[in-house]
Amino acid sequence: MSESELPKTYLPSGVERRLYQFWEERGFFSPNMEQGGVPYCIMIPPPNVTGSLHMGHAFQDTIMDALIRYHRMKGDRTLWQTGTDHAGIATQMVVERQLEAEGKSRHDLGREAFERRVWQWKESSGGTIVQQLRRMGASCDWSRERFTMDRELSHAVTEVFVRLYDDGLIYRGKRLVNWDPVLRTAVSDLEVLSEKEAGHLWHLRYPLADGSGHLVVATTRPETMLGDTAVAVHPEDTRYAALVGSKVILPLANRPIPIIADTHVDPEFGSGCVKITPAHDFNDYAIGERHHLPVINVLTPDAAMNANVPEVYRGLDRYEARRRVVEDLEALGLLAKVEPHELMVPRGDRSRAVIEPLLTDQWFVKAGPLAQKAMAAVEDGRIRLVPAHWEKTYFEWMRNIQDWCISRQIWWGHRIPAWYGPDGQVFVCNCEETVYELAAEHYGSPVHLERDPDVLDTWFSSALWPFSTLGWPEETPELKAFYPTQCLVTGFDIIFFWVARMIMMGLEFTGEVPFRDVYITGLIRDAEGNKMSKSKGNILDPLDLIDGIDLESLVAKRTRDMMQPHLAQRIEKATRKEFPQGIPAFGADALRFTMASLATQGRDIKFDLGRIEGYRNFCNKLWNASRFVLMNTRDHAGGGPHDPSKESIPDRWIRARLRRVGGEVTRALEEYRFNDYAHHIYQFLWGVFCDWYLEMVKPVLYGDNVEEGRKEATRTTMLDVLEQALRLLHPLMPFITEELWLRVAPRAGRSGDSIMLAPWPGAEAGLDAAEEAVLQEMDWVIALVTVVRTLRAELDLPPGKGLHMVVMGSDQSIERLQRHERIISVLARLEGWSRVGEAPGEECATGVLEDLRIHIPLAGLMDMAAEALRLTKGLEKLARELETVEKKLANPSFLSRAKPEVVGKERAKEGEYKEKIHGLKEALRRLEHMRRPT
RNA sequence: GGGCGGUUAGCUCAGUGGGAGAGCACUACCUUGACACGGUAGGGGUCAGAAGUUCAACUCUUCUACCGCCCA
Repeated sequence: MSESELPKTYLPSGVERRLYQFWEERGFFSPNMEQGGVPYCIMIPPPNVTGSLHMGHAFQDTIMDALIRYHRMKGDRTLWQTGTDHAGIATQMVVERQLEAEGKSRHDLGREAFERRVWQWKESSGGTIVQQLRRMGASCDWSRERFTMDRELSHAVTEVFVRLYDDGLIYRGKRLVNWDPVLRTAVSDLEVLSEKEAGHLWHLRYPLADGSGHLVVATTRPETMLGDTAVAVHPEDTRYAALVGSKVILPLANRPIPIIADTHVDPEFGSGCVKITPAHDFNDYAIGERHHLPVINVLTPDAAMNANVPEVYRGLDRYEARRRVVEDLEALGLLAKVEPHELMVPRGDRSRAVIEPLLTDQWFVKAGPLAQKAMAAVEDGRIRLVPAHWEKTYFEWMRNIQDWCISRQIWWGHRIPAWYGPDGQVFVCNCEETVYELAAEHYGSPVHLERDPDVLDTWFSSALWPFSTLGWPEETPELKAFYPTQCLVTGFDIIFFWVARMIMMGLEFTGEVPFRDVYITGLIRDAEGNKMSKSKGNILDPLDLIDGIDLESLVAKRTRDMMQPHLAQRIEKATRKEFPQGIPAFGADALRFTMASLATQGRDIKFDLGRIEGYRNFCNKLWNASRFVLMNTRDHAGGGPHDPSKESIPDRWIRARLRRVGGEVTRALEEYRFNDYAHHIYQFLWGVFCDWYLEMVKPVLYGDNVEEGRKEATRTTMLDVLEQALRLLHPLMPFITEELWLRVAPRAGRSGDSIMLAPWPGAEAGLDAAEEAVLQEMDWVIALVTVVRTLRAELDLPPGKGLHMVVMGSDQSIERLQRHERIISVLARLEGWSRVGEAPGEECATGVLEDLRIHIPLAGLMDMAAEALRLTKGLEKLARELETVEKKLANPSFLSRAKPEVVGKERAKEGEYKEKIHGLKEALRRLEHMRRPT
């Protein structure tokens, strides 16, 4: 390959798939188990097998891959464990929808056939997200890909269930649980999202049993009154004190129910009387338990009225029943009033159905004892959350943890390993054959057992992911090598769902924490700060950012399959307005770099398209810088003898800057400061390497009377620095760096199949004194060039016109100037320069750099007024700064109490300002002098 | 009601007890032999408000205002 093949513009589409395939085929993603190295392992948060890549994944995957690639280059034995989870409810819904389209239900198929059907679906369509992950450049070890329903992982799930059951940490019981009446399954409290919705507050009259009047109760759910078993008031509420202990007649049901007193009642809310429905409200359930109230369930599993209500209401859906109940109460004169009321409505996070508290038999994990240990692990620092403030959230939740309902009434998932004997006796066992033996032993003869039909919450298996994927309960070499893992990268939204539970399970079953560090990311939002969602139509697909998408396709995509079609029009309009040209292809590297640069400590992230565009431009800049280097090293043998003594100061300078940025970047990565990482390498490549070094190189390479040895040293330096900088950038921009490195590395004398296996060049040690001196020297050169450029620009001098510079200053400064004469002349576009003993009498523009007075004679060219204004403005600013510094130095307590180095710094500043002010004043005086005589 | 976080340039956001930063946007000039997805120079901020600690506060403490998230 030669640089002539490099197009003028970087085109990611021509590079990414090819390189990824190359890496994957060559097996670069797998850890070398033979080789040593410190183990480094990250467990991917297994995405839903039904899912597709969203911005949150793209964000987290970028960070994980950056860490993984960094550690792999560092020589660690690195594993990024990947896979997907079986997403019980979501997957079952997908397949059921397919069946529905065929006019069938899962019950028509039967359980076994349905499960087979799900597996078929998984084989054919379940791979979307893992393919998309590859497009991101994720270097996970696909040869170890796992699925939570795999045989080995299922074995771990059963094993854990049985052990927890044997230890009394899993129990079965009839409890009020969150019930999804559409999916007809229990869900855990985490899977219920309560949102404010507009509703009503109905005030109902309940007649007193003695006929002396009535109580008014306020409710947002009148239909549940049929299951009321008490009316409650606050014990200190004087209005009702006399009535406590007597009864009301529950209307419509015509049952007498007691009036009780409970401190839980808010006397301020409504009338201060509340109806108590223990079977259909979590608070009421608790009150009912305290007062030993009967529990009357009035709902069927699909939220219609059941046989416990008067005949007229039976079979009615809950909302129809609500209408009828209200109507009937009104007819009886028992509806006091109805008012609009905003209430929190609990909805299932999958089905969006309104959740009902429902009394059912379920399996639970006793969370308390597990939580204790899990809290301790964070308290004593065995696990570190980054940013640390999330620890508070973690502790808060752990302290108030509820038992975890793990049984689900669906078919797709890990079947609960429990069997029931003829008398209902439970047998829990990890082996079906053994359980029959156990039962036979228990009953004295073989019996028929009925297996529990329920499956486990998907999060139950996810909680085991860090060790089940490594082969647990077998003591595999992988488990030994990689557990505990080093880092977990995940969003704060699943700290409770997943992180906390992994910690609990990990500690319980391995005795060790599952990971050391947890890097917690914010949530990606759209440019306005809104959550991205299908119904808002503001979703950005990471793949569209990589590949680009035209407007029509984007509109079509965003308005397809709308749950609420009326939103489609608004979405279309907004999309056309925001992306009139569609979205251009930015490439995976630009997307990744954007993600890293947005990865700051904490809170939400607004995704700004301008940002990714800027980093696409950065790719192009890097591409062209590399083209330049390659074009100018065509005949460079590579790896030949390099003579450092021939290196110029700029050569030594750029090497020192490279070493410094290597240290900065390494530190940033070690501290999970990805935005700093991105910023430092960007600044180095663009702001230092391209803007200054490559410009300084030109006079050397193109100069006719430059010794060949010097040219060669510069070429070598250029290649070396670029080659190493590519490596520093590689964890964030794997594709472009590989594409360039494969061309650059051989010329830099570095062999290797891939940049991803090349060593990490992060500096171990700080810079030495010689390097610091070079840095200082070049800072001065850059400052001098900038002074001249500024003069040129501010005085509106033709940019192409070569200038003559007249300087006045110490021998030291003049020597410096001489040393860098060629570079300064080229970069500042000077025709020549001369030293004078005193300020020239002619018209001059003047700048000051330390002791150096820089004059640009401008006979007849200069706008004197403009120059005077420029000088005055500069003076004013300096005077203000000098004033603050002098104030400080005049303060005795500052001198005595501030650290000596701070005082020293202030003194230096004072001198510097004074010098500059002196120079500018002088220039201004001469200018005035010149203007006057004319 | 309880908990957590935020308020810095037009926008999006870094930042630190000691001279206010970046990207984008903006202004002027520039097709200089890597790059117009470019170059050079520049404008722009009482760091939400108040009080306190300190020689020194954008940074630490307290309070206030506004915004957001989680839990009940």
